[in-house]
Amino acid sequence: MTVTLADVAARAQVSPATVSRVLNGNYPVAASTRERVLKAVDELDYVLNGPASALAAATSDLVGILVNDIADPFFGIMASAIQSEIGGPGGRAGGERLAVVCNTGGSPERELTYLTLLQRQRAAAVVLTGGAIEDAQHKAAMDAKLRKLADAGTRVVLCGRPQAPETGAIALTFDNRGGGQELTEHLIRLGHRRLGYIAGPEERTTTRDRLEGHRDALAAHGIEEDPRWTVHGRYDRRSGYEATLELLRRDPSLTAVVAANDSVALGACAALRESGRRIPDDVSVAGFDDLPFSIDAVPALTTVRLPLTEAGARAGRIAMGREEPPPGGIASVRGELMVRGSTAGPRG
Amino acid sequence: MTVTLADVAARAQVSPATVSRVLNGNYPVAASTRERVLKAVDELDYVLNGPASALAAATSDLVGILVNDIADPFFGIMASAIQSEIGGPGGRAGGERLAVVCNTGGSPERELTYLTLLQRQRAAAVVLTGGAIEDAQHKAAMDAKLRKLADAGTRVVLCGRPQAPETGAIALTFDNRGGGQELTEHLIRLGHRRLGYIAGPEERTTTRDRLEGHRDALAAHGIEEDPRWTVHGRYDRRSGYEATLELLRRDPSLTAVVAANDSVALGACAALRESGRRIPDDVSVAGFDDLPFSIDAVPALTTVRLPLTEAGARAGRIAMGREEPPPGGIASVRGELMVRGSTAGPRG
DNA sequence: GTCTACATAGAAAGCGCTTGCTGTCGCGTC
DNA sequence: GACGCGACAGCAAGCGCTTTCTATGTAGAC
Repeated sequence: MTVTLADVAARAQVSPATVSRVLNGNYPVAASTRERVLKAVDELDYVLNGPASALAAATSDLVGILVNDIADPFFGIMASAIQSEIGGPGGRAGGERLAVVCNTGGSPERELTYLTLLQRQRAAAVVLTGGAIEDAQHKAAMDAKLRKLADAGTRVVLCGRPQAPETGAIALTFDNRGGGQELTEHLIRLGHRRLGYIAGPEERTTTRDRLEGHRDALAAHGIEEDPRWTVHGRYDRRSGYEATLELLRRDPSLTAVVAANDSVALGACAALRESGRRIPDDVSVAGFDDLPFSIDAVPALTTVRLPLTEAGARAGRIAMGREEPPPGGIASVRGELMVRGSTAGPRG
Repeated sequence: MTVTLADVAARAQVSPATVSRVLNGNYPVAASTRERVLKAVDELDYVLNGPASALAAATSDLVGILVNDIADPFFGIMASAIQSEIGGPGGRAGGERLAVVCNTGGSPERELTYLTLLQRQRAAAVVLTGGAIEDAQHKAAMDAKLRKLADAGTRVVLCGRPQAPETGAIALTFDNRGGGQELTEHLIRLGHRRLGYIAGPEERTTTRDRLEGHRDALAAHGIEEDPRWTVHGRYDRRSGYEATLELLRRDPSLTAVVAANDSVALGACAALRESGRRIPDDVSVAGFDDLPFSIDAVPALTTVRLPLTEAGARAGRIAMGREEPPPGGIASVRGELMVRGSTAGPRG
């Protein structure tokens, strides 16, 4: 029914071993033989059996990419960059590797389960993107899993996630704290003193780091923070919209709203506009990430640009062993403040 | 070194066969035995060898999802919906399947290569999203490949792609033509007579269908189309920006611009604003897809809403055999016109 | 008390491929 | 002219699992 290596061998009048060698190209095979084999492969329309070959060779060409939400361009952009480097068809690298993009939805259990699934497939490498969950128990479980993967020969790279020491993973972390600080600093310098902050979900490193950066800036300028000025939500537009209404209810005199990311900022803009406030005349708004749509907001969003494509590409190369890991196994990637139209001095 | 089934069997004092049966749960095993095995699995921290199991069982739990551009939410949303239904961890379906998201970048070769890779992995199912390339030769190659996949037992589902008869694939197509017509119809009814159209890349079914819908509407209203009014570009913001400048150069008197999709429309808005035109007072703008950010454009974008999540979910279920395929193996999914602030009658 | 039937466990034969080792040539070397 | 060696090709032993078929024990059935 399905054609196997042996069929090809028979047709080409060689042994299966030879066919395998031709296909893998890591053993001297006479040109004439090779051609005969290739011809047979073509005629029979032979397709290698991946599982069988993975079993025999004890290696696989699957690479796992874990993302929180594939529908979010933040992750989509990174996934795309990673994939372009791991050597799938058309990728820069040779070989033909399959990227397995796993959508965890931010759920700890799924994260773990996907890792097990990848371990089961004997993945060649795994790249984990985005912030981590801060629950101690989950973190321990994750670290143990990562350690095991690394021990089994799977290269593990973290992209935009804090280092997990002792796990053997390489980490490319984003300087969320520094970026957050710079952003709020910018607002303070413009003259803002009452700043609302829409944070992401609690218990996530990204959320905490950005929030801490924000508070660093406030503290550095001797601004005492009102607890009412911080609201937690999800990393999406809807959440930004609702959180802003809440913020406005709590303190209608806010002159600036800093959002956990650009999507949240967009929601904030919508809420502010609906409440009759002009941006940035009445209230300034700032985002984070600088996703492609941010520049199209009206006014264009002031935000912190994270080099997602570059970081993803680098993570991909490291995962493939095509780039030296950073010294100490960790590198911090900085963001860049992009000042645009959505921020201005208060009472314009 | 690595723990195998046999190790678990030895530890649990049973045969490998029994361990396998416990793990697969499709054969009667006494409760006490099962527990003993499970305990051994746990103690040894055993992880099944995916390739070995796929080889022996001649099945795999991989599901391929082909997308043009994973960084584009259009595809991200569909991929996410598909994945939530194919039964990965946390998905609605049982079992633990791994979704392999393949980024073709719109390249015919990559599309084909990925399909081969998936075939090699003996994927359980494959879902192809987005429009197809219209090149006859490529289409023939694709159809042959799909046919082969289907014959090998891989379920093939097309989501947002025209049917490929004779390939055994189930198709959920978007009614791009109808949506395009409705959209332009709306503009015409508002009084527009000089409409620019920014089409997607040529040779793609999505591009052609939407454009044809546009022309259907023009024809239905006896509006003769000026060839200068159509520009082709990519499906991204940048392209929309440039195409709009070109359109304006060709005919500064246009009163409406219809874009191939929302991203393109956003670029168009930016270009129009920069040229000093107000939206919709001077020029109306319309998009397609209704991606999440469209409602946040200022003014909010008039567009055609495509039920990406619903369609993706349905495609996922069909791919998993959990939903009856539509009669004839094909169903057309309609879009819904969303009239918002970016369109109004010409000359305010 | 023997017989049939069912529930459960094991033996063993692969699944299709890779690869270490073992030939077998043909040619250059002394 | 015998020998050594390099270049190829083949043999065969797995890789770790699934599954058919068979064996065993036990419980009803008569």
